[in-house]
Amino acid sequence: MFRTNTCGELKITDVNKTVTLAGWVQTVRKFGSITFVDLRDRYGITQLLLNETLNAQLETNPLGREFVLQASGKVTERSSKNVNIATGEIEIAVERFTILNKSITPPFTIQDDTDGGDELRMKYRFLDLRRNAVKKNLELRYAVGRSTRNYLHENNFMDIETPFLIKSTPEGARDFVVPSRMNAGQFYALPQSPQTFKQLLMVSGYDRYYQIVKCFRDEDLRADRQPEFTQIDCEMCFVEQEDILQMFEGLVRRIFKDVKNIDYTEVIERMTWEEAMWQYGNDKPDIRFGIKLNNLKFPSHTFADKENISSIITSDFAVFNEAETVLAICVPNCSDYTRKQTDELVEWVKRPQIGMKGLAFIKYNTDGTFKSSIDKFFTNDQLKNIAAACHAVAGDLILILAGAEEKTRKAASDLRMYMGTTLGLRKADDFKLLWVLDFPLFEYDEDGNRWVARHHPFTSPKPVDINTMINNNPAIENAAEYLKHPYANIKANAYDMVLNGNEIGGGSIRIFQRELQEKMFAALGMDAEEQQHKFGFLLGAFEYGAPPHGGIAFGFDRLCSILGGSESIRDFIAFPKNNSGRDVMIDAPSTIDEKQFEELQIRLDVK
RNA sequence: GGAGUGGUAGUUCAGUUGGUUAGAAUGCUGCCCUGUCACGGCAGAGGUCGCGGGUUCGAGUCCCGUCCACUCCGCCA
Repeated sequence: MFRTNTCGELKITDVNKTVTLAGWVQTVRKFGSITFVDLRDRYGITQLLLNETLNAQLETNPLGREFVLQASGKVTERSSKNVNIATGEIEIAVERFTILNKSITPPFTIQDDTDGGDELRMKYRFLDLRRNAVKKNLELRYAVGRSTRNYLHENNFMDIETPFLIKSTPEGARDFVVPSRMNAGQFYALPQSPQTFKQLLMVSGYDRYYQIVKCFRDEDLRADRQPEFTQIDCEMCFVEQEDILQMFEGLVRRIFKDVKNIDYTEVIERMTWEEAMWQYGNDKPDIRFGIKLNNLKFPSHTFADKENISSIITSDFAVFNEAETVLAICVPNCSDYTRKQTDELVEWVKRPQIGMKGLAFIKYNTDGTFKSSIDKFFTNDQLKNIAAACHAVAGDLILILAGAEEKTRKAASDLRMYMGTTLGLRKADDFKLLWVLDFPLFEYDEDGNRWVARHHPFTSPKPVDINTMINNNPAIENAAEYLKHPYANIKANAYDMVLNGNEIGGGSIRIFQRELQEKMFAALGMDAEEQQHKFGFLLGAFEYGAPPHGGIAFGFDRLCSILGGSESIRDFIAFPKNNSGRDVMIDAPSTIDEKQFEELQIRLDVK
């Protein structure tokens, strides 16, 4: 037996027990003839005391950081205690120890506040994983997984594995492809999600399916996007949208309780996509704070009060007059911003990532007066009316952006988020869930002058829109006026769950009739032959009694990182890839042997 | 595909207007130290300033190119 106890469990009540511990040397503190060693394992740190006799042994075999050590001795009460660690009241009076293995000096310190940079930590990830800071993220991930499995199991969901070597369908994200040796010239694709398989499982009658499963997308990466990532993938049959929303509100509440000990009992807010876009400029709004967008001009979409608001910004100010959209946000208690501060905001929106030409502001001073960067063009009464339209009160700072609709809306949303962060309104330990509903079924693809599925091609339209879809030609005659095409207004039975401004899950009620699915594929520009080639198996299955069904998938890594209070998902994945999709520890991807190419009958022609 | 920021000791960083021997902290090594727990004290070693080219009497510093990392836009049904 290597050890009788772990390094995290011995307490004052264990004094006088004879124990054996095994672990890694965290630090060595030498005081002449006695030496303290902090021994670390997964469970904690226990102090070892090496007396004069054993100290002599260290002369010939000195200990270094990260040596693997086995030590036996008696648990004793410390004469000076350390209240900062769980085992701080005791130490082990070591009687004998064995160096099980040596370590060369690690390239960075194995501490919570390590001196290692990201690149180095990733190269030596096996050392980085020894750090408490990363370990607790993986523990949180494990807890979220367990909570999920428990909840879904209790609700009759069945975990069924689906294949990783599947068929490439170049809709949506780019596929990772895998050559088939036994079928020369042919390729598998790694799944972007188990979408079609879980639908087939519904046809098979496994009415509640789930899987915590790896998915693969060959697209550019971000702090919160990895080429391989994990989803909580779920599907149910004989359900309507409301059933799914209820079931998975339950899941998220359970996770909050199990993992964070938070009773999320409040009603989970819901808003339509349309509302989200016009109130927050974004389909995944952070509703922990207000600062909603106010439309100061005729919006091109239907929206409340447009008649009343439109006259407010009438003046000689060409920027507003010529802009497609004018949006304002009202930032509370910031009317005292200095010239320097407002200038910084102007520069902020002019950055290439935002790309606005400028930013107008109105200070609604606490004494009720107005001071504005557009004083020249607007009377005091007009400023007052604009302020009223923005629901501003004295002390507020109104920020106004003008320009092309989509760009301005995105900029206003970014500015809102920036102000929210600046003002400390986005606290990591404050959680607010939201359902965004009624997404458009189609999105216009400018390059192809065609419709693409906003969610995916298996999403069903709202029942009231089915006839619109069936009875209209999907062809877009006038590209400039695509918004007037009947398809532009078709809404989907699709829903996203949003947590603190992050999309954590999304799903839909699916199409389950062959005819409607064919119509959907046709709307996306697929002729009958192509449909058969790509999705013949699904269309065929729909003819054998496919039940109504729908589902949802949660981004597991992202959910864990948000619960852990981090922007990046990388430290919630044991072995993540870097920005370029490389694993710098094992150095992948890499070239392969000539023999492998021969077996695959593939010749390289790198451009 | 595009934009921004960065690359200097093992590590994290500083380095002024282009000017003598490129610094700090930490880590590492050695010596001292019986109650530390971020131990302390003394001494020491440690540098292809990412790489290539250019300007200059002289480049860590300026210019061009390139590679790498991070963040963002595009992309991510």
